Amino acid sequence: VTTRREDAILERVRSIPRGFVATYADLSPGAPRLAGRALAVTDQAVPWHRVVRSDGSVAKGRRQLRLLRAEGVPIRGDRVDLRLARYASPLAGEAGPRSGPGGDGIGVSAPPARALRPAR
DNA sequence: AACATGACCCCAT
DNA sequence: TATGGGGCCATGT
Repeated sequence: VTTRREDAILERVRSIPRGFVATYADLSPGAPRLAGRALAVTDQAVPWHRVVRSDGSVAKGRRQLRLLRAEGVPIRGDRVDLRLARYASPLAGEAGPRSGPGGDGIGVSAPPARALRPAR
C-alpha cells in the first residue's frame, strides 16, 4: 500500500534516465526513509535499481550493482560514482525538512532533462 | 501512548 | 573512510 507521498516518489523514480541514478534524499528530501519504504512496498514496475544511498552504496547488493553496470553506470568498488552518475533531480537544491506545504518538495513538475555526463 | 523497525541522511568525531 | 547520535515518515506491537 502506498500513500500519496509515496506515489509521487515512485513517479520520480520512473523519471530517472537509464544510465543514471538518484539518491533516496533526492526523491524525498527531509524524509528519505519514506522513499525506501515506497520502493519496499510497491508492486509497481519502477527502475528501483537506479536509487542509491547518498554515499553511493546500494541497498540491494550485488544484484543491484549488476543491473547498474549493465546500464553503464560508473561504479568504483562497491559503490556508484555519484559525481558522474547522479541525475540532476528536479528537487535538487530544495530545502530539507518541511519545505513548505506538503512537507516535502513533492509536487514539483517536470525534470530539467539537463544532461550530465553520459555514463561511461 | 510508547517502542521498535525500515531499500535513509546529516553532522561531528 | 568509518562510527555514533539524533532526526525523518509510516507501520505494527
